[in-house]
Amino acid sequence: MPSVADRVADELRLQLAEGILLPRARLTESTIAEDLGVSRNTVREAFAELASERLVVRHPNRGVFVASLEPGDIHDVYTVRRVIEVSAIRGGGSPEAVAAVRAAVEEGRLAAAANDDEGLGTANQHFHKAIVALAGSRRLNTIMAQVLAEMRLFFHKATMDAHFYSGYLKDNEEICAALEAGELERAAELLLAYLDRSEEKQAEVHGE
Amino acid sequence: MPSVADRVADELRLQLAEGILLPRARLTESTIAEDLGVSRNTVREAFAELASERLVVRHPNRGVFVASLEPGDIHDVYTVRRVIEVSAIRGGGSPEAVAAVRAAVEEGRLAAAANDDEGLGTANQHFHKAIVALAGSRRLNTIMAQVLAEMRLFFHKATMDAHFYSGYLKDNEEICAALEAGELERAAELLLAYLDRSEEKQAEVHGE
DNA sequence: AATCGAAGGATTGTTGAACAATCGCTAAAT
DNA sequence: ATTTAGCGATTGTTCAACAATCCTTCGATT
Repeated sequence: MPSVADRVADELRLQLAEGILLPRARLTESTIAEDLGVSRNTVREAFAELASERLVVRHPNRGVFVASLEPGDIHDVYTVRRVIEVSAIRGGGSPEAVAAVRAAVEEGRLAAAANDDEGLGTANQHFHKAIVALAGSRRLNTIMAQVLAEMRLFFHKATMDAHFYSGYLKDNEEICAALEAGELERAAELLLAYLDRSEEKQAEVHGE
Repeated sequence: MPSVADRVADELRLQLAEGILLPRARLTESTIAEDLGVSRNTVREAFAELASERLVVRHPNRGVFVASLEPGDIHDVYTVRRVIEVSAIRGGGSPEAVAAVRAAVEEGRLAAAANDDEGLGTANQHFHKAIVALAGSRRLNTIMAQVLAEMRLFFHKATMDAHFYSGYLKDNEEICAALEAGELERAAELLLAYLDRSEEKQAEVHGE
């Protein structure tokens, strides 16, 4: 049912998330068209989709490249996250939405017990996705989804360090507890502190 | 220097903003290609661009239509605005950014003096764009730009009523003054109240 | 008469090939 | 060593064709 262009975009998104395609890598239309057995024109449409999600950058007449976040971009991304996530948590949200946050915390706990670093990362993303979902806005959800997708792009370096996520589980648990207890202001403060620390870590890893 | 697809997208964006293309109108690839003297394929790429901005909706195998906001969308858009604008103003911002807000207020005052309803509307958009710019985030700016573009789509109905904007000038002036005085919390409250009232008005106009 | 279903027409989705425009690189010339 | 000229590869765009899908109309059935 999904169009071919969509499936091509999905495949590329997957390869981006898996780290098969690394930042700054060049994507040549003809080779991808051949590899996936589709027309060059279709690849083009897929590129347009990915470009609109900032996963890929178009350099006119030069080609498209896997996006790479520079120091300024890291701060920018975290600014967006602070604005959206903190506002969302301040709003409280429906019981089901809060339950989704709790579920993400549990998912993380399970992944940690299984020593599944990969799962730990996605659980964390689910957690922050659930935080934004508190606001109950379709548009905010898609914005957040895009930001998270953008972040996955340069998380691979960081993921190498298994200790990168160390401690964030406790943070999430604490934030979730405050949220459930209705201590929204406290939850917001904790979340903000977490984001600041996370940005700092990212800046270190990507620092030069 | 801009690509043909970009120029087609620009032209369509213009026609959307001008109200030449009304919500729910159908955009047929072949006619647009003919009208603008470009290939159908190029029109397709332009469509992809507009669809990513939510100005246009793709119904698979049925065509693309000018987006039309439904009651739920109106609330959703204002939720995004509340989250982003209020957060931005709470952050304060650089003196130049504050000056830009003031400039937008003046722009509105001039338009009002000239009885220029059209100008009044764009001045208001500049005002809110400047508010978001306080946060100094490229991503937040583009998000806000898209939201405003989305709103222009269904503002045409409202613009008929010249009194629709009545009073908002004073609001902006007051918000700006509070911002300049460093009374950020008060500015945020005023802005929030304005957005709530604005949403209510929109819901009335589009209500059924 | 109302409902259902089968052509028919129109539009989108996708392909393939072609060509111009543009860029990066290499090699020649000063 | 610097500049220039040209070459090769890739993108940007067009065109033409065909398959897939949808909407409508028309007719058949009950």
